[in-house]
Amino acid sequence: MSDVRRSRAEARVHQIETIKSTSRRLMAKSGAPALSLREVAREMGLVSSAIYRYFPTRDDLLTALIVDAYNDLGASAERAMARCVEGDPRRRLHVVAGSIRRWAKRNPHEYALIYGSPIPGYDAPELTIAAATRVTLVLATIVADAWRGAEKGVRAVVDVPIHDGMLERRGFERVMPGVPDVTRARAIIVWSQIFGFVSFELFGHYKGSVRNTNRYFDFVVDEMANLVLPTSV
Amino acid sequence: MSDVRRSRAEARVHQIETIKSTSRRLMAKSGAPALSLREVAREMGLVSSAIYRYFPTRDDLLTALIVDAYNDLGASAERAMARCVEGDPRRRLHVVAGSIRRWAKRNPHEYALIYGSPIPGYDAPELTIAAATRVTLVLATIVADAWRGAEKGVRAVVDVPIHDGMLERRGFERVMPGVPDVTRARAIIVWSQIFGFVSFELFGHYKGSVRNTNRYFDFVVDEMANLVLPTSV
DNA sequence: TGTACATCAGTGAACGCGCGTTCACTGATGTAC
DNA sequence: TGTACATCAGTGAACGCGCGTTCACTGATGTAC
Repeated sequence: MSDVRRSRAEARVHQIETIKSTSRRLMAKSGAPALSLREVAREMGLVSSAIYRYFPTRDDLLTALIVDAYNDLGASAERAMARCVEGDPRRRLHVVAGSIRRWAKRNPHEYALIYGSPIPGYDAPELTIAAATRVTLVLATIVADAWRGAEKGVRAVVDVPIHDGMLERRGFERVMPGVPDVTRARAIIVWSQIFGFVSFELFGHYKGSVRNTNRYFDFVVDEMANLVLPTSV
Repeated sequence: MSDVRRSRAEARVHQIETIKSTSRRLMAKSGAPALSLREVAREMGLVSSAIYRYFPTRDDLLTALIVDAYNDLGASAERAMARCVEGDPRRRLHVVAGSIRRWAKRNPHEYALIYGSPIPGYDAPELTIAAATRVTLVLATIVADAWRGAEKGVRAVVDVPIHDGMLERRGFERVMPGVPDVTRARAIIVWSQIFGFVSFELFGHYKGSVRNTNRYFDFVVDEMANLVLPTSV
């Protein structure tokens, strides 16, 4: 692999990939805030200044890692979604939520990078937003599809009036058309709950109250399904 | 204040307080991972090694800050709870949840210290657990009181069987006696949801979907109340 | 197909900085008799 | 109440380390004619 003849452009892409994967490996040891360009270079057998041929600054490397993490998580949710049919929205929610949780447990430091405390002194640029949206879009699609597939006249279990200015209307009209306002608002609860659960589990806050986290996660997802899926009655 | 004559013991307590409050101030600038003993000493007009008279190591200072943060948050939830009567559990939940959220917005870096990503290379010792439990105890008490106050025969809105080994029974029997299993499990959802909300709000994940976070928070707490409070019918 | 020049990856030395922790010390405060 | 000794807060110098970033350089790869 490593002594293959490559064009300059190919070699460049390859080095960028190596820098990022080395960074990911180092992050797994001591976390994102401690990630150091010099250590990455050392690991790769390069002199520290060589990294600057590829990333003009440490923040740019972090940004690339963040975008990659969002995309990786998003892609894994999309794949999970693709593996199950539209007809059973409850199962879909379980499968997708499970894939999010599994990704987080497989990549705890990348999860912390995007859903943990912001790194001091670092501002995420706008371009991370598109990548961040992918996973939420998958969740929204499950709800939207479920309501599209439901019979006319079906209503949310408990309806309550939703104030006009509470949510950003624009996005919701596009992503969840025809879904009642209250269910849109509850979809955000579901989203927060999934990531709240994963954070609590990963960061150790369930110690002492939840014993079987797998079973408990199933329970939580079921409750969340009850909150946003149309009842068949 | 500062040139008052003090006994050695008083002076010691005072210096420890000053070190911690200086650390909190510095954390607010650049976050916990970047907190440095030398900078704390510099801010206090001391030589860096002087700090070691009070904290044998940087980790011990961090531990003290973590314990303080948990206690401060716990105390503020307890005070909020004390300000409202037992008769109206929904209002109680709103008041306490609001106090948690307000504390987090007032002390974002201390919040990140205890509910954000764990600090790499630092293990929280056992003694943080008792302090961490205070705020959750307040939430549990609201639910327990509501069920004790409810008429006999009231059931959770939607009952589902709960597997025996899912939760750690011991704590729940003591803290929420007489509350149905399914409601105990849902109480953990409520707890996760409140902190999930606060984390998402603080770390910027609601940008683009929630416009009025105050109103949305009220909505979320109402939904959570529906989940765990006995219905009066 | 061959040559001349431009591009670019990687080097090595340096700048200026900050960190946690140790240690022998001085001098003030507290304690036992 | 006074003295002798122990305790302890704070000093200042040092150890050994790591960091991000810049810059002039060498030598290999690519491109235009």
